[in-house]
Amino acid sequence: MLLRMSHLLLRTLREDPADAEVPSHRLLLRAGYLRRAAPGGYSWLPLGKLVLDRVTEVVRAEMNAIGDQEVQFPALLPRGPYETSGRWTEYGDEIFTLADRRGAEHLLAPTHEELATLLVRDLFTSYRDFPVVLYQVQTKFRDEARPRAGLLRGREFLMKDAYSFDLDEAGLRAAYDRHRDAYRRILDRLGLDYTIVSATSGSMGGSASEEFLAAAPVGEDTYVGCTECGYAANTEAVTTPAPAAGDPLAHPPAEVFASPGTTSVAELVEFANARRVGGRDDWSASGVLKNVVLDLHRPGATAPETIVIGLPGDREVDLRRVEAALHPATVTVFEDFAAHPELVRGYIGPQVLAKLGIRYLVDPRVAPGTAWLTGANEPDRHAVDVVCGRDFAPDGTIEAAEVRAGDPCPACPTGRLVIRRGIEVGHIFQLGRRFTDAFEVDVSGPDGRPVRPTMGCYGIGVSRLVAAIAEQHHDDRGLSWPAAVAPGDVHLIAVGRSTADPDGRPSPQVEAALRVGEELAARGLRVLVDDRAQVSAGVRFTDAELIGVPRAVIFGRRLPEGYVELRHRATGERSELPLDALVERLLAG
RNA sequence: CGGGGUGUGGCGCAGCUUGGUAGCGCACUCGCUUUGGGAGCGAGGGGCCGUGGGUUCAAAUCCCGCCACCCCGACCA
Repeated sequence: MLLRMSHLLLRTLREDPADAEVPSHRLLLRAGYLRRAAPGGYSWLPLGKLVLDRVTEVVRAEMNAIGDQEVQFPALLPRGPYETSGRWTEYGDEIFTLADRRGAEHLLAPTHEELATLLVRDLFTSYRDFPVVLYQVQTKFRDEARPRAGLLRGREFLMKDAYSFDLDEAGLRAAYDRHRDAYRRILDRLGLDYTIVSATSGSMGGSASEEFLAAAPVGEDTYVGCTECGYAANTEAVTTPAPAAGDPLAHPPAEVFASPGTTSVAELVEFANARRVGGRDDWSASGVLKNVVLDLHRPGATAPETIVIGLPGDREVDLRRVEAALHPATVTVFEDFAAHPELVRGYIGPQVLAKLGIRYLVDPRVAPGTAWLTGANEPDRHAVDVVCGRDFAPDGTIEAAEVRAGDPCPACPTGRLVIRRGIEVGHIFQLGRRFTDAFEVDVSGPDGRPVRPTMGCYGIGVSRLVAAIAEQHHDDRGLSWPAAVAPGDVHLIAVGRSTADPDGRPSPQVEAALRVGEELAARGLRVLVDDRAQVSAGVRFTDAELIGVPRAVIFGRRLPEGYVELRHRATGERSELPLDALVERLLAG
């Protein structure tokens, strides 16, 4: 392949586009890989299309290597299957929906579990047909509330999605592990620094789920890692090591005291220390049991359920973690204290919740036998030595508290957690039978009885991968692609008198670059040649660095003596070599 | 959805306060010079100023509505 910049659909930008903030977005626009065409939608220019296709090919090769079969579903689908699976309403506003000329409702598919399930149901009827895995690479549509950062979150994006069908749990686990390994090979080949984290399965349902996060400061996913062991998890999925249960009777009886004007944890702590509550002056927020009232909204329920979450006073409630724990219900902060005089704002304690019939969930740190400073459920009164398991009995534990850097690792005895950010480039799920149940997929088992297959699904954001690679492979001069995905293997730059002379003949530099380029292309390399006329050397160099092909060759002032210069984009390394050794050197890699 | 900001040739911006025939840099075209780190001089082409309405003799500029984009938050396989 030989691309001549004199004719390439490309215009590099000298200045940053005003609406591009993150490095990948900015550089992909400036270097002429992308052009914004619609809200959350981008046109791929020739250089960008080459990179996208190379990434796609890496993904495809690894999927084929584990025996997955490539198919292609329509993107425009009728409402029916999504109604059957319940996702027409569950996806809600995020689905693009439209009506045809008869008024029949359709959607632009956000993902294709329904279609994969139906296809397998239609064609496979015997246990002998299984296991099977289907995949496709296709444009997906989601009506994102806020598209942002170019390719990182669009309303239309390219995704590889795979669906496995097995007859038993062991088969599902094997398929899951196979895809997990394939994903690791893909991301390794693409040169990405990434972490696999445990995730919650969200609206996909099912059990095990892991996300592949490419490390990047601009990533939207916050996750934690351990300083000591290999533990990594999405913030929603972090578990808190519970302290050992103590003896609830080992504490003095609870005692109510007057605490006027102490509706915040900080005020309460200050008050308790000043008055030596419980004979102590070393109270801190972590000794206070804070009780947060939330409204729990279950899908389909008419009224919310009011619940209370108890956690140490030095922690905030993280609503994302609460919702992950209580999925599919959603929560909002309870506001209506006026209608519930039994809930005394600022002075709520768990002692009365059971009597009120309000469900009480606690952070794991609120273990049986722990004693707390907490509200007494009367204005201006708190209580000390309120003991879990004696003075109140939680209805369960919940991971509701914010996760902080320095928290103990749940997976090893000494490690501490650090907070990181990443781009979600892949997500794998053990789905189970949600969809095969919905579509009543049964196949004949060995004994002639029906067997219901169990599913896994495995997604990779292909267009998002391009952005993630760009995030990790650039510097202040521009992009610097890994060889596996670069739009070219080598960038040939003719400088010097490169314009056509009065007779219309190209300069010796252009002539030599084109001749070498054709030979390299014939031998299988992707070649980009800067044969533009009337462009200064400086522009050629800066454009080459912006575009980011791994190697560049300068056909310049020493060409008459038979020498060219070879440059490596990533390292900045430069060397001179004889022109007649160039082709072999480049082919050697 | 909440808060903040911005819409003026392909890109980056000025002009708006105080209404009067739309400007700068880059890019593009032509000519001459230049030619290994974003060249110089000269001459050009390209914009219903996001959009709809209003005020006015006159609107990029003032008023109202809408739309789009960016940032923060909420939401999100």
